Amino acid sequence: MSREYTQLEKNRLEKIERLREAGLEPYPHRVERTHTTQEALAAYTAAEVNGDAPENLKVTVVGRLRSMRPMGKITFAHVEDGSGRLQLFLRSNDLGQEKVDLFNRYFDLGDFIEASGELFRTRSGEITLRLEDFRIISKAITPLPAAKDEVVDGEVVRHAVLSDPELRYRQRYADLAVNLEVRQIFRIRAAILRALRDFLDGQGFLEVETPILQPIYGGAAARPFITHHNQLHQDLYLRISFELYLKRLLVGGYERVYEIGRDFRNEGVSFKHNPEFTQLEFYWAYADYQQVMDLTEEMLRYTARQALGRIQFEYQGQVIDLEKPWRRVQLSQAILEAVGIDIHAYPTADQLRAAMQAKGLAASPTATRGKLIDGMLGDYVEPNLIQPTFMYDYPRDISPLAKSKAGDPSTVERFEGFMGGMELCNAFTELNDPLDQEARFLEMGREYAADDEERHPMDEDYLRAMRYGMPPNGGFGMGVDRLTMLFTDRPNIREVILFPHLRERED
RNA sequence: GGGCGCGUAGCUCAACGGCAGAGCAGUGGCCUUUUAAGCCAUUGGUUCUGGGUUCGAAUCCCAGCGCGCUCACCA
Repeated sequence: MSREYTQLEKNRLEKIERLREAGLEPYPHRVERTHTTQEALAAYTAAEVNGDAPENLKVTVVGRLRSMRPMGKITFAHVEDGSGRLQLFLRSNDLGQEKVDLFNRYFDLGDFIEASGELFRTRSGEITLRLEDFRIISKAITPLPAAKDEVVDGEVVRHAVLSDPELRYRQRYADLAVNLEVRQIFRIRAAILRALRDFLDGQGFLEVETPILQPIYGGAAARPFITHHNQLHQDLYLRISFELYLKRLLVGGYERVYEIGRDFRNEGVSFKHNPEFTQLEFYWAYADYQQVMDLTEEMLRYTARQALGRIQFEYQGQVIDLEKPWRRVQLSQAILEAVGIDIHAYPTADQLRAAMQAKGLAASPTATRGKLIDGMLGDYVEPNLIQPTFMYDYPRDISPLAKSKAGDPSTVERFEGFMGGMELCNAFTELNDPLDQEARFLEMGREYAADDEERHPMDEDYLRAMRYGMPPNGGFGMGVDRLTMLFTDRPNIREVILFPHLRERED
């Protein structure tokens, strides 16, 4: 034990001793359960409706004690399991005063209990289990950080709720144990993942898994985490995207592939960035970015319907509607409207920078033309994109894996999807010309300083794959964490990640 | 990495230069249909850590640690 027990914990350790002295094992191996709490409630209600004698319904439930109200010779309590809550009623007439006292003296909030008896309704109408027997099945030593719950109009209202974000994230188990709505977030997250898989499977996509440990990272402009394989004496990178491996699979003959998994980017954290995050990417042979936009709309409508049961939802006070077709705006048009600069009129970085400075906009002296444009998008356009919007046709120099637009070599067929003021997804008509791709890698190498870790490394094996012939295809990537933020109305990515990264701390 | 804010009992918070407190939880007592049960009594503190100023510091100053917000960064 690295930490002294608190007085509250010492009290409970003492109770463990007393229980054992009384021959009651606080951590038994096996338990009985005939009903979940919700099944018990449903069974009672059904018996009432059928006119059966509901009071003869015997059940055994298990779960965690969430409230206790001892009143002398009787005690009320609530037990909570994965399905919900059920009130327990202990009466000395039924159990003997000794057992009621045992409960009151040696059972605490947070303990797990197995309880058997008959269901009835109290005077106030709550379906309740009148105990005929009960026992401890797991004793909690540390008290849960919640004081009390109150039921107001059927809603559980918590008092002195655990709210310190640091505690909630570091001790997510405690957060989940006391904050019901946090448990709901991760049910929705699971439903989102299931719906995305259902949808893509239904469209004939094959789910695959590609390496997380990679000798060369690529597919995005981000700094990687570096790790090391001892026996091979080889440094390896944690992947920053799946893109280059998934497109190799199109060369191999699969026409539709997707992967859902973890990406790792060694960069700053923010309300929408976590060092590891969950990404969906798919690649679709013989499709272009317009078709990918159509499929994206369909996929998100399906996902919302499956995960939320509806396709309108509220995000930070704004109702977002997935029903209507998404707005589709050319990036150059959006920037023209937002800041009054026609990027087509400024074909070089220096010209564009001068135009931005003339408008009083911040413009990095070292940024490429594409980065300047992307900067204006992020600062002046993105925060206002609340309703689902596709922004399309991006600068070539920030899109080294996307195919150029016919007749416009400075622009590529790329779109990003936005919602709730956040970038949600990114897609393009994929570049499948190996000679053009090689030239792009070389361009990237020139534009970034040699020591810039964002520099795209040359991936010779990827070029070799491409030379065998890659079908024309449309590719797509989406941050699943951000989609979960939107669907659960959470303003911070940490709220939708069970164990978000926090700085290490000694307890 | 920069700026701003926060860190007090298990939880939620007050005290803002002058005796460290409240509610809930805990402990003891009363209470046979309660439900934030109620009533009486009561325990519990390295005020994040380390320095400094002061007769006196939770409070003011400096440094550190952690968290939050924000800026930078993140095609």
